[in-house]
Amino acid sequence: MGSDRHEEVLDVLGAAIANGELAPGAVLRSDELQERFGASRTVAREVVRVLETMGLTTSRRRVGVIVSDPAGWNHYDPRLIRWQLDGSERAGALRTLTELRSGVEPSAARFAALRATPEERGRLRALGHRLEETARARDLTTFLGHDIAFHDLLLTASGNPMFAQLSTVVAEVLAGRTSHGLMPEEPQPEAVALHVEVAAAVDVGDVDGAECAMRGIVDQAREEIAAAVSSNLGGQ
Amino acid sequence: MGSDRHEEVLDVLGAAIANGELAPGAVLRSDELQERFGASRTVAREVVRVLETMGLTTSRRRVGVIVSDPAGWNHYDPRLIRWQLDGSERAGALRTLTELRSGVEPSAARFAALRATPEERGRLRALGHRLEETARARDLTTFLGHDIAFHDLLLTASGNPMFAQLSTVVAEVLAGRTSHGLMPEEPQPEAVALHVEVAAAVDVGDVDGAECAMRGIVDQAREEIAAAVSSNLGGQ
DNA sequence: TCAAGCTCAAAAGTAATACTTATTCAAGAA
DNA sequence: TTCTTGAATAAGTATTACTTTTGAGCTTGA
Repeated sequence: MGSDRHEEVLDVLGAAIANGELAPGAVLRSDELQERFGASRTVAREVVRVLETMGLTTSRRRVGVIVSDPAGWNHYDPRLIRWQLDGSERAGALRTLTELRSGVEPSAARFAALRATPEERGRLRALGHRLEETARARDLTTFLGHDIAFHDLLLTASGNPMFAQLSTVVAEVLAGRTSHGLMPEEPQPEAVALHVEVAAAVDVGDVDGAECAMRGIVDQAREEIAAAVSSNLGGQ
Repeated sequence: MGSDRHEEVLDVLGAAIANGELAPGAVLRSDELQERFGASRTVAREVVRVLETMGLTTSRRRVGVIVSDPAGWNHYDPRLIRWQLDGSERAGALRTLTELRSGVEPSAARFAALRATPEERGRLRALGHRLEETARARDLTTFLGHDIAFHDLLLTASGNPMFAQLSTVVAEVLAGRTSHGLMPEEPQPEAVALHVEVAAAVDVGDVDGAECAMRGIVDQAREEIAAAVSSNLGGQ
């Protein structure tokens, strides 16, 4: 996707909208954008087109490009997620994504238990073991890496592309959580045990067991975050 | 969004990709697209740009526009969902969406119980009553309407934009289910009772109750679909 | 023979310009 | 006051020209 100007302009404009610097209802004119970014009409138009397909704006003749209400945005677009995570909306986005995760991952575990390939089941168990080891060794960074790999693999193994697509999102949440001090100093033994339990349940095709164990994981994560948020109030 | 040519070309091309008529790896050249659709370079370029942001294609200089692997598609894009539901991928898409729904809606119910406005709680109870009435009267079409409204309201009331955005998806699934004979002739009494239970739990802020009752609903839906699918095998 | 590097051409990216269409706003007539 | 009409405006569409990247084939030298 080697285009330069396009990507550049899109990033700036999109981020501005995603973080509310351009409030809903604000009107832009395309020639004004050309001037502001020193880009050609072609580039300006295509950027607007893209924003439009993401639901961030609508274009009306004789009026201009209107910033849409957040309710109409495509909140699952990877770009929009990134803009929010990188901007002032970070805290809210992280909360939103965590909630989504808490709903999706138990289901994903269930379907993974139903449909994962033998190879995937094996790798999942292996990752479970690695998590135990690195947790014991208190190697937080590699623990995080394996944690992300574990959830990624599980979502992919669910055989549902909509679940699989959320793996990048989950990775962001997990990484953002540790980098924001919303995580205990060392991995909780129970959480690790639950990961191993999920892997084992998936391995033997125990759908209810996998779903239940995964629910334990996300519930715990939810509690941790709630606790962390209430202690350092509004931890932006 | 009054553009004509653009939308038209996008729809045809996007649908072709979404339904596998243009296999991953297939290469298009933009001047070839211009010719094929009788559109200008501008339109062709913008269409390609949009497809690119949806993850359906990537463009490489000196090569052309390459159809991407489905794994890279943005499966939450409303357009893509529509193309799949309207095309040969309908059955698979419906399954995928139903699974997503089964994960998300119980969580949404939980957060709705936590955060719904008084007005929303009231409307939810009202919709519950309506569902009972129309079920008793065996008025299937208005029952469907209220059912959709119920789930839509609940997802919106969850206060999570990513949940709220799925309301259109849920509506498609519910509508598609009835129009495809994947639904019993008349609403099941238990399902109706569960809807009422969800509304009541949300009303009094019973998070666990709301989540649990909603899980009952989606589990039942899952079983119905599984049964229907296994009876008329591969019901495309 | 083979690998490194060069040249060329193909196709996307960018720019500029002219023309078309729809829509708002306002002026003027009923 | 309200409806009609028309002009102004900004997006939509089309065309053309120029730039940049890059894959492929060719040349050259080890």
